[in-house]
Amino acid sequence: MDIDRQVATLMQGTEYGDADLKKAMTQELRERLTEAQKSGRSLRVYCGYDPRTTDLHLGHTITMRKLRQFQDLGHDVTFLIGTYTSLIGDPSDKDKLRPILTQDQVMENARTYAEQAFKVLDRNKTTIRHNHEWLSELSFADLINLASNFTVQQFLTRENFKLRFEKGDAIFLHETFYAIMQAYDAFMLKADVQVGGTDQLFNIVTAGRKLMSALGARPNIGVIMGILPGTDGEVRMSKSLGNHIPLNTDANDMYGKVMSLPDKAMPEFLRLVTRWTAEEVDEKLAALKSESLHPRDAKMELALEITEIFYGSEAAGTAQAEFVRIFQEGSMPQEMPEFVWQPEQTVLDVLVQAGLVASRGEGRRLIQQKGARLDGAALEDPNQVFPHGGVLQAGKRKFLRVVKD
RNA sequence: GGGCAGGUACCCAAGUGGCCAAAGGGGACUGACUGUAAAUCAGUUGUCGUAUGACUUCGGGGGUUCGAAUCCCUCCCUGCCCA
Repeated sequence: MDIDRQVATLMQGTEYGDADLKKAMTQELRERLTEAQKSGRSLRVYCGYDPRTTDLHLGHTITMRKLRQFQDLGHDVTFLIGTYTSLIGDPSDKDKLRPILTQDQVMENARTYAEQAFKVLDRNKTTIRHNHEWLSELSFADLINLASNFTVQQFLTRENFKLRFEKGDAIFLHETFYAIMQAYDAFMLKADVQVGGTDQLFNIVTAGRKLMSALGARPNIGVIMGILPGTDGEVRMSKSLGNHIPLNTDANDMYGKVMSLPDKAMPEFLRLVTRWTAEEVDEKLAALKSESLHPRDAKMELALEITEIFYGSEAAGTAQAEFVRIFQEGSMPQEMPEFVWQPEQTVLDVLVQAGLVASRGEGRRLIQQKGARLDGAALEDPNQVFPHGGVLQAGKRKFLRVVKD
């Protein structure tokens, strides 16, 4: 692949919030790629992760996808686990008291985190490092020395801090250490390129580059990834907002959730979570625009691609067939969980005990809204004894085969 | 150390004694429609109950009151100002 096409793919999906910065980073990346090619070395690329959750969703995989692209082009990728930083906690979304994790818990989380990451990354080409290796060695004097490269004003230019400062929200002093620690990581890893989300713009570009040059190293290039919207297509994907697509689900669910995306969210998903090159993505977008590609078909390709990444092509294919069967042909899924019902149980009992609804109130609502069907016929009375075995459907997508004892 | 302003349900955010299980928005769920679980429109969204209703919820604890998210005390947390 020639350099221009490499740059196009590597910069795909990036978001700097500033055209000049993007231009500068693109330019530097091109130069360093060229240089590396000439001297026959590969670039050192890394991204840091805080294993404070083990329940990853698609949004978490954006940077991993980017790392994978670098890997596929023959570069050295380091998956850095913030074992030290996560002991302190990520300041950017502090709204809950986060329990302090022990070193053991962090290591355990890191293991499951990495396990999921290897659905995207090439395990054999990935180096895993932990930043306690060097951060725990720093003395207070070292910290002072590092911190002396920064001013408070510089931190106040960071939007995250600026907004909170203006709004009167808390900005803790240790939050500034976070940027310094991350910058030090980049220095220790002698990074050519650091990948991160837009919330890391300051840490990577401002703090990282400044500290690296102050310590006599060559500043890293920031590859800042855009934000993936959630299933609502508006707000960033996040578990607490309930609009996420979890990785630990099943192929059918993942396929269906991708299909539920609003059409307008497709460009972001194409760019941020698929294995497609910049060229391929552009082709699809152009086809959509000219209406030679039907949005539904484009979304089906997208859903198949994403499901395939995490569950393999066989399971993804089955998920697609199921989707077509249920939603396009309106028939039943081939496989569904079974529930053995006891003679005395009411319709409501079965709904609740089979886990189709979270509470009895929710079950009643569902029935009231004619969302509960047995063999296609809407159930009317929540308290009637469950009439007969068959396929119980809750809403459009939850199916259950109810059988007699 | 002192003064002031805050801490509300999944998220944001109204509410300053009863009409508050708590406005509004977002998210989520259901229905109609469809190209799909899109868009649009309508409904629902603490738990238990057929229901009058009961119970739990507005940072924690304690109190005043027939009655508190709302008033008082105390503790914890956040911001601003002063020292």
